[in-house]
Amino acid sequence: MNNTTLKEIAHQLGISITTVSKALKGYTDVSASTKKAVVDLAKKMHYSPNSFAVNLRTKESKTIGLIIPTLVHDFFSTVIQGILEEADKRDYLVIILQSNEKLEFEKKQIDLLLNKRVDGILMSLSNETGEFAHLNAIINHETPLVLFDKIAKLVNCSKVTINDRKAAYDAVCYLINKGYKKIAHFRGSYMPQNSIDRFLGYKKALEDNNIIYDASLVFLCENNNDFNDGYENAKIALNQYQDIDAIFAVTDLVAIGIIKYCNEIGISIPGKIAVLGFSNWFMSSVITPKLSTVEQPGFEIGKKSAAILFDEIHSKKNNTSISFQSIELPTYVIEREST
Amino acid sequence: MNNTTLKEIAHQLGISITTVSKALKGYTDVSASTKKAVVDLAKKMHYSPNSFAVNLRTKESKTIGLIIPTLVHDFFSTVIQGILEEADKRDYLVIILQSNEKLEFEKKQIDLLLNKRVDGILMSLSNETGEFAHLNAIINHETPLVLFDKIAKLVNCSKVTINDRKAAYDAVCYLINKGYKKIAHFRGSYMPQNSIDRFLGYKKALEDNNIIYDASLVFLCENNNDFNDGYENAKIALNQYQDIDAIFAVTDLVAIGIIKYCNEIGISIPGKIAVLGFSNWFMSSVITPKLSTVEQPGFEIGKKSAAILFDEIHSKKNNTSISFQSIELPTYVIEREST
DNA sequence: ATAATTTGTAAATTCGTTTTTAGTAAAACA
DNA sequence: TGTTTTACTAAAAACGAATTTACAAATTAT
Repeated sequence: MNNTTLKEIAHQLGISITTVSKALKGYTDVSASTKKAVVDLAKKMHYSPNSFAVNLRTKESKTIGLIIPTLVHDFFSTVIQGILEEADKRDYLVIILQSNEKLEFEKKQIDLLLNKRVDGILMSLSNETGEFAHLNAIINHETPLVLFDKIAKLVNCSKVTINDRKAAYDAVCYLINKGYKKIAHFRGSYMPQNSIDRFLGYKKALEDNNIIYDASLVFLCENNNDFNDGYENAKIALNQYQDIDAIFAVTDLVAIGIIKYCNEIGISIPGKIAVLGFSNWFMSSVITPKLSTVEQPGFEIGKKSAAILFDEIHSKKNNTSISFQSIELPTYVIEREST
Repeated sequence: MNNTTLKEIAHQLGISITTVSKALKGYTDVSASTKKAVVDLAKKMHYSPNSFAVNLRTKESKTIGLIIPTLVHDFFSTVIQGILEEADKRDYLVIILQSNEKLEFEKKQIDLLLNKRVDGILMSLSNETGEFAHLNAIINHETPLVLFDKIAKLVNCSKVTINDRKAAYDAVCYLINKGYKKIAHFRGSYMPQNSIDRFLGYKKALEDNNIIYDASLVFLCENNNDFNDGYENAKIALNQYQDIDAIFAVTDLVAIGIIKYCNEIGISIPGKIAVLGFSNWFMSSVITPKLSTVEQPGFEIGKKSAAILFDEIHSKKNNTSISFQSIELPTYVIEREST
């Protein structure tokens, strides 16, 4: 067990704790010989500062918290990798918690992190989150907060997102330019703004291209945009309207549900119908046919969010002022086989 | 900012810090009236104990560390969910780090966690890990350690795994019972024991069923069992041996590479050739044809590993003796469409 | 009525570091 | 020679909670 303390080293060398501490931290007011003796003994005894004591003294833990809806998710796990890379650079550790898309859990996890006194918090909100008192509590606590992907516009903090509306707009324009005329949309639920924005982008793209928006071609995914949402809605949509020639899905998983249904029923993609996803999950690149989709740069979102958070932590420490940023990372359509 | 301290409460009530502390912690030697006054004021002032001070005093952080090869991985992210569920139950937080399959990083992450003085460590080893000094360092440090999935038999600690050899044996027996005769194996590299065990299970199953083992039907996946390993090896194998009627892949991703190649080249699955995966990734259930595979219970592995770790942490705290466990969780073949 | 016990509270120590303040010696200056 | 720097080291005071010890006052027992 590593129980070496400054006191122990000081005792063995017959000098004061102060001198040991200063010698190890490179203060100039320790003689070279003393310093050498201290450093040598410290190494020999495998001294490592007690982080609990350091935390207490410095009032910082060199740890940040991350709350996401779920971990088993291509996008979020990629985001985490970006965050971990930035954290690693700056010698910070990351505590990860899930909200499971529940507001109640989200609140609980925030409390845990605040009580743990993490130096900052990164969050992507749950789909249920429609009130923001718990987020404002973080801000009132003077703990830096950065929201990404699923954010709350009304909360006064930095945010990192893509422009869902523009991304969807571009995606649907791409379909229109490819010649598709009757484009359905399998939309996400009414709760996260992202779903709404993607829907609005879809609608706007139609209007700007003189295609009359038809609300009956919009189908709602009720189970948090899962595979079955795609599969079941495809069944309904394609039975009801034989002439739909393209579907823009709110996310890849939904799109894969559509592909699955079409494959089973023998509807050719993209021959009879085109399918366009959103997010670029790994599995989209290996499914048959390979899914065309919108690239959502998870890794960069993670990196950027973390970088901003660390900047804010740093500014807070140095009492320099910060201004909150709202970053929108670029997206683009990846053309594969399904369109 | 939550700066309420015991001192502050004591000052406002004109009593001692001790009394405040005891009142809040339910000691019996505080009068009911004093206790009420303290509890009320503490609530009013949003008092929350400074975790840094508590850590220092109690010498524990209520935090554990987790090191895995990679996060963007169905199996590992599922394991994490199991770990988080157990941690949540016991009010522990989890710091997650990746080794990126590199021994060098693995060592570094261990140092970080040890210096952070986490109460325990959970690990799945990188594929490069062939020496164990860094793991023994954890043990010498008297930090409880539990290995899961990719373990080192020689390290003296608790372990949670599946029986890869038996799982592979059962899987290949299943294929043989289905009538397949010429069964190839796309094996993992020589490094993690799991690959070796799956290979040995494959070999044993053949021998026990009077099928002569043919080393030329075993193909090595060199890129950490990724999609291309499956795709490229399928190209080679199926061109070389037209009469292979089944392939047992070391993992689902490899199997999906095989499926992809077959789909492209027009080889029917399971008509011409059967494919069996390993791990039961989500995407296996949505690919066409749906992949038959071996269920590897990630969630339970995570839960069990964490449960054992918390037990060991608890025993250490109470100075009760512990005996290391080696748990093997059951697996079974999931029959879908590819066999 | 006096000693023994209980009850409630306070003071002091500890955890291990960091940092401010103090203090002693040697060296430099006038 | 005496004063001021400089160079080094030590002491002390935080940080905030937990805990051991101490000590009054109030009960109870004898």
